[in-house]
This record gives sequence, C-alpha cells and structure tokens, in this order.
Amino acid sequence: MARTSKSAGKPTINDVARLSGVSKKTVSRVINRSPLLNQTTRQKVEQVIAELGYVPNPQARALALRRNFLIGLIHDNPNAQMVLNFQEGVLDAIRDTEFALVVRPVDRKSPGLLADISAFIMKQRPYGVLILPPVSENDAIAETCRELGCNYVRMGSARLDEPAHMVESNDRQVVGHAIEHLAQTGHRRIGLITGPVGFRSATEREAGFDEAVARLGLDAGAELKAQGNYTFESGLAAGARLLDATPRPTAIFASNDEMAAGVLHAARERGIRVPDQLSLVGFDDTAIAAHIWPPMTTVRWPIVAMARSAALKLVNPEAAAQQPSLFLSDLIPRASVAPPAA
Amino acid sequence: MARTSKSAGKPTINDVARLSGVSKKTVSRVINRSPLLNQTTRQKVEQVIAELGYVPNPQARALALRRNFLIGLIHDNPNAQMVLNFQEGVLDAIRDTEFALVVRPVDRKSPGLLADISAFIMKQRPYGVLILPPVSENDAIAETCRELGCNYVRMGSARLDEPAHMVESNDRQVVGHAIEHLAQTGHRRIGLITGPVGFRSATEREAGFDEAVARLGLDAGAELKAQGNYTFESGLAAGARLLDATPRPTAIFASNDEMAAGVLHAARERGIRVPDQLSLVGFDDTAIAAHIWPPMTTVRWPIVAMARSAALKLVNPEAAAQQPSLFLSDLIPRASVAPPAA
DNA sequence: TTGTAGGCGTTATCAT
DNA sequence: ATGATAACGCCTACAA
Repeated sequence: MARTSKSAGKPTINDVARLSGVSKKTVSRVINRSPLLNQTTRQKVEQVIAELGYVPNPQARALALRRNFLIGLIHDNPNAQMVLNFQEGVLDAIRDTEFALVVRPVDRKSPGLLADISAFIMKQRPYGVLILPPVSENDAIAETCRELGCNYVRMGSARLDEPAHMVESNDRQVVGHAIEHLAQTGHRRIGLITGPVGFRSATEREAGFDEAVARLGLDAGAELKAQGNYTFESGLAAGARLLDATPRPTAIFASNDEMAAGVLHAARERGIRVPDQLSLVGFDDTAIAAHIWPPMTTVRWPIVAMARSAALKLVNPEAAAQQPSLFLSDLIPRASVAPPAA
Repeated sequence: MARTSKSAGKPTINDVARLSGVSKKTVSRVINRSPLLNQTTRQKVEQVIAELGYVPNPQARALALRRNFLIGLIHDNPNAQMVLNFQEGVLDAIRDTEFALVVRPVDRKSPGLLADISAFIMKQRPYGVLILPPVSENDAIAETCRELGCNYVRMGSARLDEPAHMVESNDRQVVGHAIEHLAQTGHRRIGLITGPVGFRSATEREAGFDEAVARLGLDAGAELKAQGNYTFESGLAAGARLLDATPRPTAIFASNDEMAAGVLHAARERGIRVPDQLSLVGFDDTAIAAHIWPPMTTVRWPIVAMARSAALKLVNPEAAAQQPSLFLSDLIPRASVAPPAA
C-alpha cells in the first residue's frame, strides 16, 4: 500500500493531511491540541498519524515558531556527579516534552569565556540556558544572556539574581548546622578549610562557619583556618597545616569532599586516627565521601530537585512562579564524626 | 543607522543580501565557503556579516538541508566521570563547528528502553548518536538506530560492531597486564571480583584475568572468584567472601574501582592492611581511586581520545576512515600493590 | 561568477 | 470548525 505519496523519507504533515482528507492546518491543530476542533476530525487525523508513524519535524517547527526547544546547560565541571545529577533532574522535568538538553562545558579561566558563551547562544539559539556553579556566579554571563535575549536560570550557593533566574541552596545555614553538630558532639576547637578565593560557595561556607563559631562560642583564630581550592591536593596541604598546629583542632570542616579526603590523608600520614582523634566533615556528598574509610559525614545539595525546578522555570513560565528558588541542603551523618579524645 | 530593515529580531540572510547588494544565494555561498566566488564579493559580504553580527539560523539550515547538527549522547550513567570526560572529548571534536551535543540518559533496565531511544531519535532527528557502555552493548539499540536511519558510534570494551561504528578499548589485554604486574610483584594467588553478569566489560575483564592466570601458571580455582555488580556494596560483599577464604589471596583485582573500594573496606574491617597484606587493583581510574588510602593502582581508558574519535566518525566521514577504533588503556601504578607478605 | 524560482515542514493570518 | 495563502530563513536547481 502507499504509505506516503513520495515513498522516500519520513511522512510529513502533508501526507497526514492528504490521507485524512483535511488541510495541513487542521493537522497542525491536532498536533498542537487546539481546543476548537471537531472530535471526529481529531480522531480521524490522530489515527492517520498513528498509522503513518508521523512525528512533527522539530526543525520546521522551530523555524515557524521562531524559537527552538533546546535547553543549554553551561558548566565548568564543578564535580562530575553534580553535573550528571543535574542533567538527570532536567531530563526529568522535560521528559515527554519536545525539549532536549544541550550541554556546553566551558572554561571559566579562559579569556574567551564570554565570547564562547555568546557564540553558543547565537549559534544554537537555545530556548534558555541553565548555568551551574562556579560559572553561574559570574554576573557578566547573566548579563550576556540578557543582552542576547536568552532566558536563563543560575544555580548557586546564595541568591545571585532574581528568584525567577535562580535555584539556590542554603550553604551558609547548613554549614552552621554542621558546626553545631560537631559542637554537640563535644568539639570546641574546629578547623576550617576554605574554598578558593572568589567562589561564592566558598565565602558562604566560610560565613556559615564563622557565624556558628561565634554563636556557639567555639575557639576561633586564624590558625584554625587554612586556604584550599577544592582539590584533593589543596586539602592535603591545608589539612597538614591545620594538623601540625599546636594545639591542633579536634575536628575539621572542609568546604568540599575532595579536600576532606585530602585532610584524611594528611591525618593518616601523621598517625592521627579519624574519627577517634579527629572528626571530619565534608561538603557535596560525592561518591568518595561514602566510600572512603571511615565513611564521611558531609552535606548534600538536593541537586536533582534543584535541576528539575530550574528547568521548569525555563520551560514552563506558568509553573515557574510556583517553583521555589531556595532549596535546603541536608547534613548526612556518617562515621567520620565522634566525640573528641579525652 | 539602520542596522536591519525590520529593526526587530536577529539579522537574516536577507538583511545581509540587501545591505551588501547581492542576492541571498551569494550570501549563502559565502556562508558555505563555496569556491566559485569573486574575492571582492566575498569580502564585501563578509564585512556586512561582521557589521551586522549575522549568524545563520541553524533551524532554517537544518530544514533546508534536511538534517540537523545535533549529536545525541545516549548513556545509562556508567560512572559520572566517564560520561563527563566523554562529553569533553566530543565537545573538543566539534568545537567551532555548528554541531551541538544533546544528552539523553536512559534506563537500561526499563522495558521501554528501545521505545525511549526511538522516540528520542524520531523527535530530535539527531545527526547521529554516540552510545556509552553499558547500553552500547545492547545490539537491539544499534539495530533500532539502523532502522531509523540514524548513524551511530558505540563505545565498548570489545568490538561489538564494525569499526565505523565503534571505539573500543582493549580491556582483556590490559587486565592481562595488570595481572602480570601483580605476578611480577610476587603474587601467585590472585582473586578476581567480576562485574555483573551480562556486561561485556565484565566478561572481557574476566577473560583477561583467566588468560593471564593460565599463561602465568598462577593459582586458579572458583574460590578465587567472587561475583560483583560494579557497586561499592557488591565489592564489599565479594571482598569479604574472598578474604574469609583459607588460604586467602594475596592480591585482588576488582573489575572496577567502586568494587575495589569496597574490598578495601572489607580488608580494613578484618584488620588486613593494604598493601602490606593485600594488594589491590581496580579499573576505571575514577576520582576515588586516587583519593582513597592507599592510592589505588588501576586501569584507565583513554576516554577523551575515544570520545573525540567517536565524534569524528559521526561528523566527518572523510576523517572517519583515519580514525582508529581500538584504543589502548593504561595501567596506572599507585600504592595499593606491594610484594606479598613473606 | 551571480541571480531567480521554488521548496524544506511547520505555523499564523484571515477568511469562510 | 476548517481551509487557502503567506510567512519562517535557508538551500538546491537551473538559468543567465
């Protein structure tokens, strides 16, 4: 049987129209669920669509509608699991829609960063973009999006933008909880390993630490802080500095898990047992946190939920207003925290 | 000044044509680098393009050319770092082209897997798709791609398809190297933790193990093998089984790093010191391998290079023939291997 | 070397 | 409730 007139290629709206004896526009109405449509007509067309296995051409739609259905994901590889979890959440939000997710890794240290992102937006003309930390903290990128008329949502450790353009976590507060947890376990001398200078996540976490230390009246002092940059090696070095001090802290909060793993190594090199002689708390709940020894207490962002919400803000303007912009992180207690040695 | 005639919206090919006093077609030729073009004309048009900031609309191009410039990445989250490294490699290959990378996570255990992938291909009509293990091992997916006329390249632990559709690693061989390395260090009783049944990577790694054990005349026997499924927990359980046997192996090869980390825990629970009393080798070189204690000897796929090559096979048919399909993995020696206790 | 006419598959406008 | 016609922005065929 003649499936389509021109036997080659995928069936088009014309094939459907001809075979169901209606006009293209009517088929288009069926596709787009126009309310003013005779039920009989609709069913007839839907049947032909099913028989033919017709699927609308997204490029043609994009051209006619003057907007496409691609969501861009811009990131500079914060950590692999975060990016993947985020992708999962976005996919969850756009499942069974015509949207697709286009990834765009960038290099935040490249001088061409803005040009790179501009080129991406101009070339692909995404429906909107989602921006992950740490590049999300760069206001110039948001400004570029606005100039190009590209909608965007940023993910970050604090409110960097209007709620419509943000999904944020409460880093400051949750780090406070982590410090409280350590204090309740008996620690009064707690060290901090900070994140890299210029990262909002780093300053938020440090602020949460400082506020909690002050609030709880814990030991304070510059010798209890060491600068890190979110890498394992920096955690190793910073941990060494903290652990070689006298008196040394009985607990350390590292601003991410990689650095916490570095601290763990530093402790082991010195024969300091965790958690007996040193308690340790990380941040991110990466795979490493659960799989090192001892399993590490850490903080987890609800990344999938944040991603889902971020995608909805972009895709579904009506639902967007209902979406929260603040998401609460959780402290995940594991075995790296114990009362300090007597 | 009048930037474009209809002041609204992005400039189109018509704007460029009008302002440079040539026809659309000529502009089109400039865009597409047609060789038969007067130099003067070309420069004039290029200047107008630059002034206007004109960027061709990819949707319109896609429609006219009857193919778009999206590359699909289909995966079932093997491990986060692998996916991200792969994305990086692909982006590297398509940098400064009009291609973009669309990610499509799938659930290999879902009964709707094939339907899901079909829907993706029919809806997005990608230029081609890249498929990561373990879903890449599913021949039905490749068959679906072929039926839908969608080009594809699979990544895997062995040759699953024609070279044009494959980038593969030499798992079997490199596991052999790993076992040789252990044997040269003095081990003769080596345990294996296998990957999940039905995974080609698992069978390849096991085959490499078996072949090496036979070739080197090492201890063999069912009690030296334990079934895992690539998770930390399965490594913990399988490691327990191996370590509770008498005599116990002096070294264990785990078919991935997560399981190796589990073995490390199992050893620690039993007071067995690594590497003094037990040597350990993993596979994948995930972040955890380098950051646990002791840093773990493991095997690394050249994922970025594989991804780059896979993308080129898809995108650049001329260069595709030059692309290798076999990529050699490396053994990364760290501190988890030492001579067996005397 | 360049231009004209027509088409890619869809949607919007304005009829009927 | 449905249809004819004209976009959308680009490319191919053919003509000049």
